[in-house]
Amino acid sequence: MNTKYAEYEQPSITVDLVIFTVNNEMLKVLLTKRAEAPFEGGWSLPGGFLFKGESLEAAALRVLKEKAGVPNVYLEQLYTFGKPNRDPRTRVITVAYFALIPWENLNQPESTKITDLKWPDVSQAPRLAFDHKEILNTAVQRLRAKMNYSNIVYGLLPEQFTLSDLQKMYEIILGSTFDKRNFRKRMLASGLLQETGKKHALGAHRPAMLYQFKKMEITFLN
Amino acid sequence: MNTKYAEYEQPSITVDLVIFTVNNEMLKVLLTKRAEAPFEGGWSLPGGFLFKGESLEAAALRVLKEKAGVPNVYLEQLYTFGKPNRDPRTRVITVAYFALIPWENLNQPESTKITDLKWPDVSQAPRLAFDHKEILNTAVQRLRAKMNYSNIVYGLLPEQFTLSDLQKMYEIILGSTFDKRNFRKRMLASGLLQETGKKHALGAHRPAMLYQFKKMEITFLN
DNA sequence: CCAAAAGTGTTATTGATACACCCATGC
DNA sequence: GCATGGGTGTATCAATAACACTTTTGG
Repeated sequence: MNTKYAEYEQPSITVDLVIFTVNNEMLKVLLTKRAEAPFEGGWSLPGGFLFKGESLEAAALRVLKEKAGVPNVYLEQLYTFGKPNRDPRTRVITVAYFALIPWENLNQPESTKITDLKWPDVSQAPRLAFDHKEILNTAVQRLRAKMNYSNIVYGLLPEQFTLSDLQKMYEIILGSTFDKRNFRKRMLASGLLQETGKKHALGAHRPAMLYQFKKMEITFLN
Repeated sequence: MNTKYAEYEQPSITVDLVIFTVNNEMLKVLLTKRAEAPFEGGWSLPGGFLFKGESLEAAALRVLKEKAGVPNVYLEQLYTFGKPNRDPRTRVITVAYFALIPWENLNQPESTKITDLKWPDVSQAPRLAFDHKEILNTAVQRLRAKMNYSNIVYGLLPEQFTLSDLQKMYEIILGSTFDKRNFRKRMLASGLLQETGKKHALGAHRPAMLYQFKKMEITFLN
């Protein structure tokens, strides 16, 4: 078995990123306006072709830096999409990743040619090029699932946050509300949080205790 | 952005399959002996190059039929492995799938050139070619995780089975034992099983009721 | 009657849910 | 002093875990 036969596919490979953030009480996803055909002028997930000798993860981090200006984020391989005609030009297989970035950490992207970026609410994303809507849906599903059995929310919060911030994240992403007392009990019982001793005062009300996640990898709860 | 630049990778694509079955109280995985370089004579996961115009899933099903002689099984995309030097010949990206087959359903593979197949216990698999050990480990992890929150065990059992068969599957795969009464209570309470009314008599003991899964997709419990 | 696997209920513990008021601060 | 969000406890219910004996069959 080798590649000398013409019958074997040698497709181009892209990585496409579903980059989430939360701002203004909504889950947002980064989209780029396409400068070239196909789907010129349409919106798509940020992505790029895999370079020679580049690992998939390195390509994902490269795109992340180009488009979101952030190298250090939660990044996870999502799924590989490879239907033969998903790109009208030629065979292109894409390895999709999803990333989480706290809104506060977003920077201007370094790339100059990408001027058209936007962060729509996930629920109001426009039509997307290729099969990117399917990729987006897959990512949203995965994010929601992981909220329930991991501390992945870590990737969306700043270093320090209040329990109200944390609860709001869950409510925004899962689209449901929680009882404040039960929520706090559960979070504190998980053992993943630690008090910082600092208090956060903003606005005309009682200042809230700031917490941070203990330094550890993503953990699966239950 | 297109493929006219030499800097973009156009790798060969393979699909590799982690095909599990349970027999003789052990979780087994299908391996093939490599007939060609690299790693000639060594063991690897069954796999094959992606054909022109073929979808990834179609390629996975093709390999499944060639190597395990079975087209109808539980099949799920696992992960895509693409480190630049994972294949010593050239850049090869592999999309790994994992499959579950009830031991009873296994047939002789159609392929004639593949004479060297074996089904070692997962815990006693030999050294594997490429990064296949990593792929295998990833698959085992995923299988174990899914046992806990889905009815994926469906893929390893024959149409009809006893509650003891079911419990044994869980115990073999998860490597732990369960209390019989609690296990049966949980399974029956899940609502996914139905009695067939038939009884299974084999050996000198009381015959057991046969159950089957209700016709439905893979379901996530809890 | 013996060996082997099937089948069955109750209690204790743990985790999840429902629910309402006082506190600290800025203006 | 009032508006705003922060912070707290208890009672009920549901799910899980621990635990041992009787039943049916073949030989």
